[in-house]
Amino acid sequence: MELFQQRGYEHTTVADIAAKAGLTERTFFRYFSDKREVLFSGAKALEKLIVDAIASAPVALPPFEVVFAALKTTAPLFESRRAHARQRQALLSQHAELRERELGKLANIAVRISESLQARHVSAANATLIAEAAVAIYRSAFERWVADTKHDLPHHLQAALAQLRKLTASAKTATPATKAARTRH
Amino acid sequence: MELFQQRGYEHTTVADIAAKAGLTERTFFRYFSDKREVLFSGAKALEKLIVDAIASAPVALPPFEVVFAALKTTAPLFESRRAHARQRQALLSQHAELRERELGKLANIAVRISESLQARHVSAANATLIAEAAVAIYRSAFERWVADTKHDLPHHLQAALAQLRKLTASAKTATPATKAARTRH
DNA sequence: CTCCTGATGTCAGAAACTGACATCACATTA
DNA sequence: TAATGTGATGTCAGTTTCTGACATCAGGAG
Repeated sequence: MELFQQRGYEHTTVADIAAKAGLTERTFFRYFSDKREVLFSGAKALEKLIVDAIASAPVALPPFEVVFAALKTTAPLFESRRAHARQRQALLSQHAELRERELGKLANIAVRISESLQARHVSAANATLIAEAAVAIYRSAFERWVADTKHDLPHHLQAALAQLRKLTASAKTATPATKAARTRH
Repeated sequence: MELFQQRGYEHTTVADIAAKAGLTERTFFRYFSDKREVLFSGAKALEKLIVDAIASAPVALPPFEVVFAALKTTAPLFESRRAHARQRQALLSQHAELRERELGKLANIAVRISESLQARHVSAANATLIAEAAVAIYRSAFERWVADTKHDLPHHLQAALAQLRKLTASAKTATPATKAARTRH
């Protein structure tokens, strides 16, 4: 991250990173399949946290609540690392290849969530939909958390969920393609 | 696509593609910024179709309806190319780097949709949420369309929308974290 | 006919990545 | 203790992607 800050992502070569870490380029590629991967080492842990939380949730809880609660358990992962998260987000915003990788990781988490729900006897169709909605909420909340020092991640998760509920509720009323713009402004 | 079918994506070098097209590798990179991009030449047209459809929709129509109608206008783009679409999907499913690029393109379309909605005086928060939901629907519908020869793309779009409505409707009832699993199975 | 422009080719080179093999530290076990 | 095996790292050569600089060439405008 230091190197990326100094020289920018693309002007930092893998050889540079390896040298700074006291290693060889070859060794770098044994730890990270990609140059990009060096910025996604936490993805595995995040995924595990969520999947485990879903697996150990009470069976009676509705699926959406289960997933949402699982998202909240990830807060400690970032709690003390908001500065780092902000730097990372800045990098992502500047480099399409990093954004693509991020999308890939999130998509992967979505399928894991979906699988976990199906293990709880949620239908495949509902599971993927819930999983995708959950990831959308998480993305939105995380983005706002990075920028807003006043509230914590769970707060923003709650807010994003409320927003989604409001939108989907009004989408329901718009069913027969009439009834002018209630979702406006 | 021929080359990819024969040798596989990764064993097809850009030099191969260029040679087959009667060009130089250098020229290839003047048309496509990436090796990956050769499989995404249609993204620009798809985006334009959707954005234009949104821009020219009646002002009275609710935003979600506008976007959904815009998605339907893209059907002719693929109408006669289901075989090609299937081959492409197979490639995507086998190569993470291609899937990532696809996610990037779709995310980009989502922000374009959101911008188009905001130009129609939809709030930023609602616009991004609607855009993301729309892309989710599109992805799901497209996937099923590729596999199911019996129905056309608009049919699958309609089905995906119905499914989302059903899910969000029941999500609404689950607000106070009680009321056992109604969304199950 | 000349000049301009846009598309293409040629070339050299940086950087990302991979496979094969060597080496070294360390632990197990005879 | 010495032999042996294992896992991590280094070394090296090579392929592929991608870029910048410059040359060439064809066709249109004047």
